[in-house]
Amino acid sequence: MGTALRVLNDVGLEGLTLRRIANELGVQAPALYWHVKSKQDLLDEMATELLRRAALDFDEAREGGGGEDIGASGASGGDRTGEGSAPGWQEPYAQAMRSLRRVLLRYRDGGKVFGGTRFRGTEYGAHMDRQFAALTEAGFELRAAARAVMTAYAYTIGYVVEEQSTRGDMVTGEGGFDVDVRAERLREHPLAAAAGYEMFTEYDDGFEAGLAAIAAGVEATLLRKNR
Amino acid sequence: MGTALRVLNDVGLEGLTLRRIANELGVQAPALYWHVKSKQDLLDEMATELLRRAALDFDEAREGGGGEDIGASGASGGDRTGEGSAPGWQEPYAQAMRSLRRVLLRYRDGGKVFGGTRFRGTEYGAHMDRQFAALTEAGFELRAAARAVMTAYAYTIGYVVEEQSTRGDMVTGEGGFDVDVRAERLREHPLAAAAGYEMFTEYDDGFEAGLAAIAAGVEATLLRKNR
DNA sequence: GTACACCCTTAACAACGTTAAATTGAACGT
DNA sequence: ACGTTCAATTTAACGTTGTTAAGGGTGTAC
Repeated sequence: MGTALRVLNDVGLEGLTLRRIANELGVQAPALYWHVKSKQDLLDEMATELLRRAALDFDEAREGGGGEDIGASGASGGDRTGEGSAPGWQEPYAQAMRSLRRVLLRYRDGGKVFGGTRFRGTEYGAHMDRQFAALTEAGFELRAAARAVMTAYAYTIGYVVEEQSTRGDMVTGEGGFDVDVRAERLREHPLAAAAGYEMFTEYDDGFEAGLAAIAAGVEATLLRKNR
Repeated sequence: MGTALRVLNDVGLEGLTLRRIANELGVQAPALYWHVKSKQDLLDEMATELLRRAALDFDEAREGGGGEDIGASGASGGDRTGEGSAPGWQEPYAQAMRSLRRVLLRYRDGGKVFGGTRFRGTEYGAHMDRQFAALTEAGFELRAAARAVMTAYAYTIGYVVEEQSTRGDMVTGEGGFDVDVRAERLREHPLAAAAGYEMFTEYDDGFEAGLAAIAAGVEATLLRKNR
């Protein structure tokens, strides 16, 4: 399974073939069918593995203390606590999404592989349970908590898919997107052209800005509503 | 191009083959290569067409007056204007995302086809320009407007991808997802199991809830910040 | 009437996911 | 030492896919 993810990073989703994975394992292609029911099954398993690693990354980030965030992501986006201190649920809520994005960015087409794939097993339920527990303890009704998670989750997946498609995949740096030629092409639509520079650069800051907006909006519309 | 979308609805993304499209057009497969550079090119063109239709849907929804929203989406989620009236930018902002989702849901795997695909031509720039103009006139800095759009856009795409994967595609109703068996499988994680009923039913309301949260959060963190 | 752009055909290729059947290799009881 | 059983893999093959190469018609322009 780790091998499949390694191959994904080598050749991308387009080039992810059973024969290549088998080759990497020193084995013939049909041998994979003993371990896996089909290629879709393999992809589901890979997505599950990505979720597992995201949960792991989350746990590490949490226990590692708040300050020393000099790792891969690094963005952090500055402290956005305007007045008073942000409610305690927001930090783990946002951190879970950061972990998910960070892990997905580690793999070529990670967003596409992960998005819309169904998970295998039940292991991931424990991680979800902890997340919902934190939210309900903070005052969310279960329905509101579910929608809060779903919203940030959909945002994160959509953002990474878009990011990997326009930025080119980080691991190889190829497939990139020249924001200047885009601006030139859209010369007749100046706002759209100029906005490209805000959307297709500084992806870390962009992600943090959206995440902060969602956390604030969830607080206002989903949490406060039921008080 | 419309033919390709028709075929997509017939057989889904998995079954979308050049030979099938050619067949539908009464033509041999290699003939398509006169009109299109590759299959990826075809997919880009399809995504562009979807965006065009979303812009069209948006224009129709806007000029059609506010009240008579008894169409496909219908949800509307109730009036969420807590105190005073919601700022004028929010309605078109949210409506654009509703239009996008509505169009994507009309096609099997519409979310996957659309997500992470690069658009052809420059026509879509006009629609984007109008959107950014509305936001900057409402007081957004361009950077804030770009991030506001990107956030809702990523959310919408991610939501539809997830929705079509769990709900099964609306056009055929197949490929569905039994939320009861999911709950049974996750018996040991009761919150995660129960949350499934909130996340994997009433997709329209769920989408509206997330959208409302994002609009409120954008107002609070991206608009108000720069005043 | 010949040149040229346009649109399509037939033939073929390597590569893909997948299936069926035969084969290896270790573990185990007798 | 032998036969059985089971897990894991091999070889061979099938149908289908995206794509390329080469060429055949049909129209309009000079």
